[in-house]
Amino acid sequence: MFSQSEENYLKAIYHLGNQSHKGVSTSDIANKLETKASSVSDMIKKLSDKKLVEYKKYYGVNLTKKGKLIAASVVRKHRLWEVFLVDKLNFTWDEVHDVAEQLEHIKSKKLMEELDSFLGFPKTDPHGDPIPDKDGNLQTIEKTLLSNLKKGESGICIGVKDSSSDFLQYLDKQNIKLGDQIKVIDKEAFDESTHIQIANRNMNISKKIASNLYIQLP
Amino acid sequence: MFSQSEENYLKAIYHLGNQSHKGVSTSDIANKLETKASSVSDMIKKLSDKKLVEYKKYYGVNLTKKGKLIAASVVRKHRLWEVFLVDKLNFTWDEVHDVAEQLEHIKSKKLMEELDSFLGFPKTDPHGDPIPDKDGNLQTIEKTLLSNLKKGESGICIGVKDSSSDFLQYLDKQNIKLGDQIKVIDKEAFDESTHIQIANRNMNISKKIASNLYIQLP
DNA sequence: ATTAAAAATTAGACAAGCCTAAATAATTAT
DNA sequence: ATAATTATTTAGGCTTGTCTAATTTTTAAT
Repeated sequence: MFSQSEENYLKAIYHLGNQSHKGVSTSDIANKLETKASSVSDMIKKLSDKKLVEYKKYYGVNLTKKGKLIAASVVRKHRLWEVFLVDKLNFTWDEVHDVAEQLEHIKSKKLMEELDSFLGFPKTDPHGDPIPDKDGNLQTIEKTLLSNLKKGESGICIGVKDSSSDFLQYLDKQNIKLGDQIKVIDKEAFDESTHIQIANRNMNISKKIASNLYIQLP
Repeated sequence: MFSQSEENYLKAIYHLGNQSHKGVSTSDIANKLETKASSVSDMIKKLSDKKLVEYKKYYGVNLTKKGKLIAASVVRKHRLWEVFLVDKLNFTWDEVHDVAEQLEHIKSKKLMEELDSFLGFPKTDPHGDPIPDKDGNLQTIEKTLLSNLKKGESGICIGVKDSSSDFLQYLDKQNIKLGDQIKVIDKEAFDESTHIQIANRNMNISKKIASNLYIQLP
């Protein structure tokens, strides 16, 4: 069994590791977990002793197979709980994160199996992020950022990159939802804003917004 | 905010305090939490500093109003989660305890309000124990142990005193359920066993079983 | 009433997880 | 290629929550 702290480190490395293919750096982990580099060094040594990460001093870490499985299981729990909170308990998608951060550490195999079934075996969480299966495998959906679409291209909004409360609340205010059909009408060179048609409405969104919305191409 | 450890101590004192009306002894707490008396002494000092318990050296502890409210809130969470596990996730009543011990420490006001509503505002947990309300008040149901009933008396089985897995599984095997109507047909002086009629079946149960079943008199 | 036994507390130590400050290695700039 | 900067690790310390062993207080027994 692993401590909450160990699980949080594994999860951070898991998330950071998916970006690049090198080892994850101490400072990136420290930054993500809002802790100090020295604490990260300590913990990495511990995880390395437990064969959860491969570690070469000064060269960053990578998860071992075992470490990756544990990390994926924590992510799976996090995302399943998010679905539960939104689908069953009337949470909005900007309210779920902190509670899911706690719930993801609950240890019970049966609990997660039953919850998965109770929720109808969802494949994505409320932000469109995929839910790893029991073996830690992630279904990879082809997607791109809205900011990468060219004039005239269209697709379906399937996820958010940034899931900060502010961004999610902005989307709610603009009534932009996952599943909406989006078409790029025009792109403004001057301020890099984008004119889009979304669910039959027209609107103009900033570069920053477009850089945080994932689109599935047809 | 309080640590899991602090919450566990408060809960233990809460449960033990309901038995007697004196202060709860250090050794009872140590026994309940499977820890050492010295650890209890340490923690009690800490809880006393935080005004969660009243403490006079060598004379045991009592919860303050504030401590009692926190303890009741933990018990409330524990029991609501038990209902969730049984009603929604197909757990049996002997499987819920360990998971609820973890879930009871999740901190989110909204979560518990929504869960309560989702479950239909239950008043008791799967073992028949009352669920404290948000203000920490317990509804007191008049009940007595089956072992206290005299020949000819009857009532409804509404709870268990001991909720160990072994006992609960015994009840399942004998098909004794909460809500069943029970009548004492006869009591055997020799081995203190009891002949009962339960849900129209007749059976003989030992003193030990009768001492762990709560009955609501008509 | 004194003594023996039991219960509670204190003292001191330890592991986990964090921190600051200092030292060392790697990277970047000149 | 060397110096300056940045990143990482190490050293040492702190807090929480635990423990064992020693001491003190209370309770029970004679």
